Amino acid sequence: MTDASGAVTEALPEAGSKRRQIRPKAERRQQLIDATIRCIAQHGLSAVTMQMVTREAGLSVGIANLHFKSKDNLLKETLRFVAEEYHGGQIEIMEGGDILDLGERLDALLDFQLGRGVTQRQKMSVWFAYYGEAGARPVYQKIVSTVDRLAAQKLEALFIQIIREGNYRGVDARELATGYSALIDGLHLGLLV
Amino acid sequence: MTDASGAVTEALPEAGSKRRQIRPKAERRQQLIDATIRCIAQHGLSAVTMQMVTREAGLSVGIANLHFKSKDNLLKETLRFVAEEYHGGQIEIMEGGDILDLGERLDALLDFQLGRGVTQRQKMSVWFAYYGEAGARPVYQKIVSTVDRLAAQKLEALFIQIIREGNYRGVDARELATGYSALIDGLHLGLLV
DNA sequence: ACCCAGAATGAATGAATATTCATTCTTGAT
DNA sequence: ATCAAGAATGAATATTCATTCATTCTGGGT
Repeated sequence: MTDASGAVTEALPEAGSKRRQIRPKAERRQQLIDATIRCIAQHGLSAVTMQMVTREAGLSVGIANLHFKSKDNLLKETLRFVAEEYHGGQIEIMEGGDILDLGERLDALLDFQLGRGVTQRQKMSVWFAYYGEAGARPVYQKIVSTVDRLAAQKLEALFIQIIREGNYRGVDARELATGYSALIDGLHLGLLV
Repeated sequence: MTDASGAVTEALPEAGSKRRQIRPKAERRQQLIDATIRCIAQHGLSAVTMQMVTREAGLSVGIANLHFKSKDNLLKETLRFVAEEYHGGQIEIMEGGDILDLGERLDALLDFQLGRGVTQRQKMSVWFAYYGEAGARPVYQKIVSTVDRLAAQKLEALFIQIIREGNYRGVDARELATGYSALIDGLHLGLLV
């Protein structure tokens, strides 16, 4: 997560500014990833072109191949970014020491997963665009499932704690975690239509 | 729903058969839609080409533009087919008179939504591939949401019946339907990864 | 046996697009 | 001031792909 705010903004070519700017590699990479996210959300994964992305980023066409070696790679890195940001955020809430009350922690998780504005929506578009391709691209599956599995474990751990603390009976933490995740995913899907 | 079995098979070029076959328009259309479903599931929506689809169908390149006027149209019709088949199946179960017991009806619904094999999986791929593009393509949104809304209404009606029959208190049928749908969608998503 | 409407074909076309790379520009070091 | 390293540019290239259409073929009607 390079951008502390996590916001997807940028792409304001500043009217008259034609002066070539030289910036560190990491910054340009992030700039391009952000532009890619916006493009996917707006035009759909299959309509995204290099021209579109670089234009959205306010840069020249060649630059994407300079920093990412190919379009495929740019898309892959974009997915990785979104996946890590989303799941990273969840994991932080679940294992962060700053919230000790379990109920509050669950609230914070829900808030993170369902709250926030346009930015979140854009990222959800990206998320599902990749899901649509996942069946065909093992690389995508790997990125998503790796990060997914970890989050699922943390979630299960949280439910185990909750079950223990509340002394609930006959509840399987793993099933609960699976169901909870599915419900959240389904709600996200609903938000897109 | 043209194909009674709902199966997505075909595409066996029959080794030596080079003889040109003339078939009615409707049959060819279905043949191409089925091939499109398989291609999307296998290669992802963004990688699907006309060559790929017609080859999968065992036909020549020109034929897709003969029966559907464009690639866009073929994809649109494919989505329409999958959407109508899926939701049509649900609606049939929910309002069909052949099952009178409400519990059984709910079981049948679950079975329809989660059961079945590869075919179902292929169609789910298609389903989510389009979801990924829906944000950018109003046409897709319209197809999906039209058919979705109807199914949601029927589902709500089913829950209303169940709530009344069981005399359950403090349960809102609409919320229940929304949650149920989201859960099913989320589980489907999980099956893809 | 013959015909022909229209179904099917696939080579050819042209538009779109990823990628390359020779060149230009910027910045920080000397 | 000058320079070198390397960041950035965008015209040119090569490829891929949707779409067209002149031609071929099929099968039912006569």
